[in-house]
Amino acid sequence: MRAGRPRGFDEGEALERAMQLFWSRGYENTKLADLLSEMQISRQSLYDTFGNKRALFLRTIEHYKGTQLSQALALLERDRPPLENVTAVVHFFRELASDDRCRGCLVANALVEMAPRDAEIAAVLGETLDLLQSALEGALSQAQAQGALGPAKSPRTLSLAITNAMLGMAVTGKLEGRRANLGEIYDGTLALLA
Amino acid sequence: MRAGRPRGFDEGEALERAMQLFWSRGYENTKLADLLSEMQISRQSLYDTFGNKRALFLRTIEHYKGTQLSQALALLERDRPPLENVTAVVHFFRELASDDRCRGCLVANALVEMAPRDAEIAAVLGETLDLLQSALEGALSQAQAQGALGPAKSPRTLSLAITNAMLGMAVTGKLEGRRANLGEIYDGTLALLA
DNA sequence: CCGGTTTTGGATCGGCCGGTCCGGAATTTG
DNA sequence: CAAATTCCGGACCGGCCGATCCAAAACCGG
Repeated sequence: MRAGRPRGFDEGEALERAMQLFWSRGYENTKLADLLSEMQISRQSLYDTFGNKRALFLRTIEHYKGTQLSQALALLERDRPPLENVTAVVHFFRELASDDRCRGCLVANALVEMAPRDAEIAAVLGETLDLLQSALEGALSQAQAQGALGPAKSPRTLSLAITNAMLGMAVTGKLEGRRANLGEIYDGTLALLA
Repeated sequence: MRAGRPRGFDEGEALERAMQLFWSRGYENTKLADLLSEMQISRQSLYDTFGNKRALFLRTIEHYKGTQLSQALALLERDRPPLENVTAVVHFFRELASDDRCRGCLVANALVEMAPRDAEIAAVLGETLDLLQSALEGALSQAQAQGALGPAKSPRTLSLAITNAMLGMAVTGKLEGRRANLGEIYDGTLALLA
């Protein structure tokens, strides 16, 4: 027998709003009261639906993978020269890092804040990063097979260096004053592909 | 008339201990009680000597500049080929990022945690980063003048990309599993100088 | 040895935060 | 309409945290 008042909010939308908040303020600095007002749900609903703050954050990371990361990976699937797709991904993260609100990248933020003291979250973040890096590596291998990338280059090493640089951009973008340099950093990093 | 009981601790040593703690745990996650037991001073002494937690953290950043950053800058002053000195700096930060305790780089950590919501600290961190980057740029210009760096390269762009990559390494090192890749990331990034 | 000064450790405070509990309102099913 | 189920808002709690206050001990200069 199913009954009861139906949910007054959309779970996905609430998650999206939670993500925006965690993304711009970090985990500890996002208070429960902030979440409630931003998600526009009651305290009880939050606990009923998501468990607790940490569990909500884990869901948030998954949501981030399903939105932001998916967008990046989709760029690699386009029917274009693979090298062009790779630069598009780097460009995508450069745009994230250029955000006026200094949000950077949720994964990078969480890595710094939580990885050293929360093994489970660290593992999830690691998987997320692996997804991105191995996708890049695949595209680079493809480029090499097509002759667009020098045979002496290592797709794996390159993908690692580029992923690393994207994390760096997320940090660099935290500084208002340095954000203007992201264009040069972007160019400088992509010189690796030449 | 000077009088009074002399200080029972060394200020510099206390700062060093505070730095180690902030470095490995971040700002918010380092509780006052932790600081007191690690610094081995009384609560009152801390407030008398440093003002408050935030002021202590600012002093900690200065201490970091005076120790870690100084070490890095000293590498650039050695009487060796400038390009070799640059790689030594990158190697230095690679070692920091390889730390088992996931400490990474204090500046990178603080940038992520505090820059978006503390303009003063952000400014100090920005200056610190500028110091490093401009020193690298100087060494690269020198290398170029000596013909060790291709004339088509831009020392400024390169120094920005390398500084960015070093911040990235500090983040990458947060993941136990990815730390093993730091060697490849190191090689991959230095390929920019070839 | 003594007056003045500083350090020290403990007690305490006000505030905030994550999480729980409860009673009433809303809505579906039968 | 009645029963069952779920949602909602608010009150509340235990715990922690940064900061302040206070009295007693330690120390220096004269």
